[in-house]
Amino acid sequence: VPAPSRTSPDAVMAAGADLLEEVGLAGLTMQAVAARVGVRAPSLYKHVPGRDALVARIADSAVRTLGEALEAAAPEGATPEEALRGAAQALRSFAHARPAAFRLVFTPGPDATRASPESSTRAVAPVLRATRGLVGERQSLAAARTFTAWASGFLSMELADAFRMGGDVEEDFRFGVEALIRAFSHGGPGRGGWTA
Amino acid sequence: VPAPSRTSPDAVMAAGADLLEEVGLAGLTMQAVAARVGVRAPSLYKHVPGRDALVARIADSAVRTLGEALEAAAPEGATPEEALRGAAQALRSFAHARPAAFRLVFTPGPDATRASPESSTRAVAPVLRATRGLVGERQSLAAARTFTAWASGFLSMELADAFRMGGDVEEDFRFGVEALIRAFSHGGPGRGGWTA
DNA sequence: ACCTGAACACCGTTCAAGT
DNA sequence: ACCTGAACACCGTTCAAGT
Repeated sequence: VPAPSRTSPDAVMAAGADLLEEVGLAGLTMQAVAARVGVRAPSLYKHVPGRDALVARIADSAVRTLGEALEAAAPEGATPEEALRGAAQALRSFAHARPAAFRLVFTPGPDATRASPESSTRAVAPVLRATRGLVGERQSLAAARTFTAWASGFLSMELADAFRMGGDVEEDFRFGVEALIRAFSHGGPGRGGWTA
Repeated sequence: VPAPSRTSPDAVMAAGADLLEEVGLAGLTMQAVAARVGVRAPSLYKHVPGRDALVARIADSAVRTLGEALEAAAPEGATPEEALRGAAQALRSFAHARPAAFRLVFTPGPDATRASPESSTRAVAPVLRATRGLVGERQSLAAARTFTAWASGFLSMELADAFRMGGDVEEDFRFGVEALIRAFSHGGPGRGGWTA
């Protein structure tokens, strides 16, 4: 006599994503997820391979959502400067809206809990397009890495409440974007910035 | 009949710091630390308040060590440009030498496991001094945050093996330092860069 | 004064037994 | 075909009992 499913892989993932923000990664236990979808912990293994895989799926879904936000905020038609400002703002909005998911994406744990490289690569495409417009093909990857590193570092520190010396954090974030745009626009000759 | 100590708070911390690099934060269990210092786990509580406090002490010690390295690499007498290059290199060396400690410092977990704000503030003083020399007092904090965010983001990503699109990671790190130095030197008028 | 085994409240995961 | 309780191997932490 087959027993009908009382839940599903998608419902388990959705419950996990909600719990992640509500109680943090450490509180995302199989028992808590199970309680939320209305079964006992062992039943989850019929829908998901295990906790690490569940975390990885949540991370992957978050990266894809973030990628869509970046694409919308830094669209093909925008100037490179506007694209970088938009991308920075989209990253900050995501970090504030879903801080735990942001941490999962940008300060990942063990490999088994990470978003897929494909999803991650795809998500940063709009940034790469913008830096290509500013510094040229040859330096576009280096510039994209500089931008992504700055944004992820800044927002990780902001979420961790690591800015404890006063000042205006939002203004300092904008200072950072403008500094990078300036640097990419004034790329030194000899490095290929103007002449490549 | 008093029993003589078979270990000490310092020995416990040293064993914990070694274990952290060898087996990672998740492997840093009270039982593993106890085995290394030659007692059973419950005895550790005579020397350390608990696991979180032990992790916090390791993090604090790492921040202080890093602060000394920054002071040596970006000394008072150096030009701001050389100080920022030196600070960046010191951060990268530390990240490579003690990756787990670096992660502990720059992507901390719960508050109870963190380095003290005093130690953290003190560690970044050389960076603040360098940015002050480049952008002036008023923007020195914003510039220091931009630099620190970039470095911590870049190195966290490098340690997490998040740069999977090829390219030369070391060269891209140097690209980042030079870009920031350029941006800080060419601060736009009206923002106080040249005229403040 | 420190060390110990036993115990408690948790984890993730496996598995035989139910329906 | 899915759900369940029981069990296993782990955690951190507490505590009475040893020396």
